[in-house]
Amino acid sequence: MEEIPEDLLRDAEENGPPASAAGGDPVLNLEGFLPYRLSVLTNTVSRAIAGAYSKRFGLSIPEWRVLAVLGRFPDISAKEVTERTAMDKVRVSRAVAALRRKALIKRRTDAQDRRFSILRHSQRGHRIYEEIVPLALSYEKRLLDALCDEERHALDAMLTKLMGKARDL
Amino acid sequence: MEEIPEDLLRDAEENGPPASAAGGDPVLNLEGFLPYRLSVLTNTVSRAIAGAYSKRFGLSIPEWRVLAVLGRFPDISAKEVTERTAMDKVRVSRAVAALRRKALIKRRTDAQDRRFSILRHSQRGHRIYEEIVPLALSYEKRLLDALCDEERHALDAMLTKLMGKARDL
DNA sequence: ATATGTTAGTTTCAAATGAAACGAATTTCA
DNA sequence: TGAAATTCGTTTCATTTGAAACTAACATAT
Repeated sequence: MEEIPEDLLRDAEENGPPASAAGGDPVLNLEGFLPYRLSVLTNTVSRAIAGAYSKRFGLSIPEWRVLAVLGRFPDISAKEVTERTAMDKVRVSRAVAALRRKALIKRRTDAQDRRFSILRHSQRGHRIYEEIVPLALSYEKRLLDALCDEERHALDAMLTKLMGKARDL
Repeated sequence: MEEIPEDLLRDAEENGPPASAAGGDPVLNLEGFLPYRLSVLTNTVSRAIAGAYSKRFGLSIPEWRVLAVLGRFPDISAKEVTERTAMDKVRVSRAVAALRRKALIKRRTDAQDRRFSILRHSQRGHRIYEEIVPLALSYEKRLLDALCDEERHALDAMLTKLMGKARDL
C-alpha cells in the first residue's frame, strides 16, 4: 500500500484547539448539511436497490441502468446511453461489455456512421428487465409512502430546481 | 483485465424484442425515477464540492467528512466518527490515517478503554476546517437559492421522512 | 484464572472506478 | 486530395473501495 513514516504517525502538535469551538468560529452541522444528507439518503437507497438486484439477477448498478434506459429507448448508441444515465463513457462501455457477456443485450453497428453502436435488449435481457421494473417501481412507491401526495409533487419540483442549480454551480 | 470469448461477443440472439415496448409491458422512466434522480443530483453536488476542496486543500471526501465531524464533535473515537458520518469503519480508518499523515488531526488513546482512539483537529487541521466551512455553507446556500423559504422547510422535512423510510426498507 | 466471546481499528485482496492514452471512423478545411 | 482535428468507444494504469480476515483490548462466564 502506502508507507507511513513513523514520525509522521506521532501526534503532530501538542497543543490543539480548545475542546469545543470557542467564540464565533464557523461550525458546520454535518447532519443538517444538504449535500451530506443527500449523500446519505442516496447511498442508503442505492444500496438497498443494488443489493436486491445484484443478488437476484447478478446485475451491478451500471448494468441495471443500461438495461433500464434501453427498455425505454431501444436502439440507441452507447453515447446516448451515457447522456441518458449520467454515467461516463468508461462505465457505460464496461456495463455494455458485461451485459453482452451475459447475453442480455445485443449490439449492431450503425451503417451510416460506423463509430456508433446500436444497442437493445436481447430476449433474455428483456425478460429480466420486465421482471425488475415492477420491483423497482414497488420500491419507489414504498419509499414515497413516507410522503403525502402534495409533498410528492413538491419534491418532484424541488429536485428539478435543485438539479438545475447544481448543474450551474 | 478480463477475457471476453469471441463467441460471446457476437450477437446472442437474432430476434430481440420489438423496437418499442408493445402492449401493457411495464416501462420504467429512468429520468423520473426517484432513486435515479437522487443519485444524479447527489453525484453532481458531491463532485462539485469534492472538486473544490481536493484542489484547494488536497482533501478527499472521506477526509473532509472526518474533519467536519471533528469540528463539531472534538475528542470522539473513530467508532463515533463512523456513526456520525455514515461511513464504514474502513473508510474512516483510512481517512484518519491520511489526515494524520498530513498532520491535520491528532490521535490519543482512551485511557479507560485502550481500544478507543480520541481524535481531534491539530492546529493546522483546525485552520483548514475554518477555511472550508464558509465555502461549504456558501455552496449550500447557493444551491438552496433554487428554492424559496417555504420549499426549504418542506425539503428539510421530506428528507427526514425519506431517510427514515429508506432505513426501514 | 482461563477460556470464550465481543468490540475498535487495521490490513489484505479482489473488484470497481476514472483520467488519460489509444484506435478506428468521420469530418473539416486547406 | 489529404492532413489535421474531432468523435465514439475501448483499454491501460493507478487509485479507491469494501468484504473478510486479522490484531489488540476488553467483557463475560465457567
